[in-house]
Amino acid sequence: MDSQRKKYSELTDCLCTSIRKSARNISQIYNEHLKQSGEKINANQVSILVTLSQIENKTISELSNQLKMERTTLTRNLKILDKSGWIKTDYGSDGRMKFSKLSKNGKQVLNKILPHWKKAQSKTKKLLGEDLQLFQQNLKKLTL
Amino acid sequence: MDSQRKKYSELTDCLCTSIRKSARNISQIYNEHLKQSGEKINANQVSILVTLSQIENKTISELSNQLKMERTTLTRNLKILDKSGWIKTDYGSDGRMKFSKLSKNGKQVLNKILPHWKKAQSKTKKLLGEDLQLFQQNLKKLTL
DNA sequence: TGAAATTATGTGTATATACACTTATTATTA
DNA sequence: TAATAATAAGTGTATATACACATAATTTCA
Repeated sequence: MDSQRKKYSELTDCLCTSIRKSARNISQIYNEHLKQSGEKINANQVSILVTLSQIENKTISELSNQLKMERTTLTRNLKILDKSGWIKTDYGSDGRMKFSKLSKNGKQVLNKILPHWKKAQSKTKKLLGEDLQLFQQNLKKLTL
Repeated sequence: MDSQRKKYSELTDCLCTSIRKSARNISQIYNEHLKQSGEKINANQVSILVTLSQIENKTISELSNQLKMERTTLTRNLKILDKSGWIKTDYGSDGRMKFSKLSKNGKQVLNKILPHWKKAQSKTKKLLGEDLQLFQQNLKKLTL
């Protein structure tokens, strides 16, 4: 039985577990602050809107690559953003493709949540202290 | 319009976005390897089983604190683990409390997935290189 | 040019997540 | 001790996630 416990002890140091745990915790911090804006929006939705604000007219596939989010997950997330009126969809000459972009309301909501996002970001940075830069670099390594 | 873009540029450097992105990506790596075990189990479920293996007879609330997972989320995750036969539930003298622990099948499945988990863990460690230790410490800072 | 391959996206299903609210049990205290 | 507070867990609802499979449009090439 002790050998059993020895085996499991390896599993207790799981990077996936740690990262998921952090993601849950940090998401809650951001969401609490976003709630203060009065807008019914969460951190994940902000991520997608911001990505759309960078380069307009992305296809869903391009967007899903950039966000490292499964395409079909993104499809469903975009549907909710569309329902909220924060994005618009265009169709190009290739009938298979759909292009999403920020709507006027989408831009407005980003402006509105900005100060609350800043507080969450600042709070998170404080947790990391001087290791911030290196931590961000390491996160990037995990999404290649 | 340029001032608009300037505002959004702050949002592009979001820690929450980066962490969630990494969590998605790393989860997929682990899940792909776990799939090779032939067991229908994922990284999140392994996390919970491992946590249960450490200290038996945890209440749901205690477990949810340790995992930084919303209690009601955990309730639903435990239900699935129970359905799969990997955990058992006990009831104490206090009728409000429920205690979960690993079942024999749960221990077996951890043994079975161990080599595949090791491959995923090793692959992830390689991505981080020499920054591994510091990265793990920083993740811990984000779950206090 | 028309069949087959490729590409882009959507749907069915299952699990993960969390907030608001509810239920059930125990503890407190007037 | 009976009313009230506190505690532990569950449910309703909505969003997030991803795999397997399906659909629709375009491209390729025989």
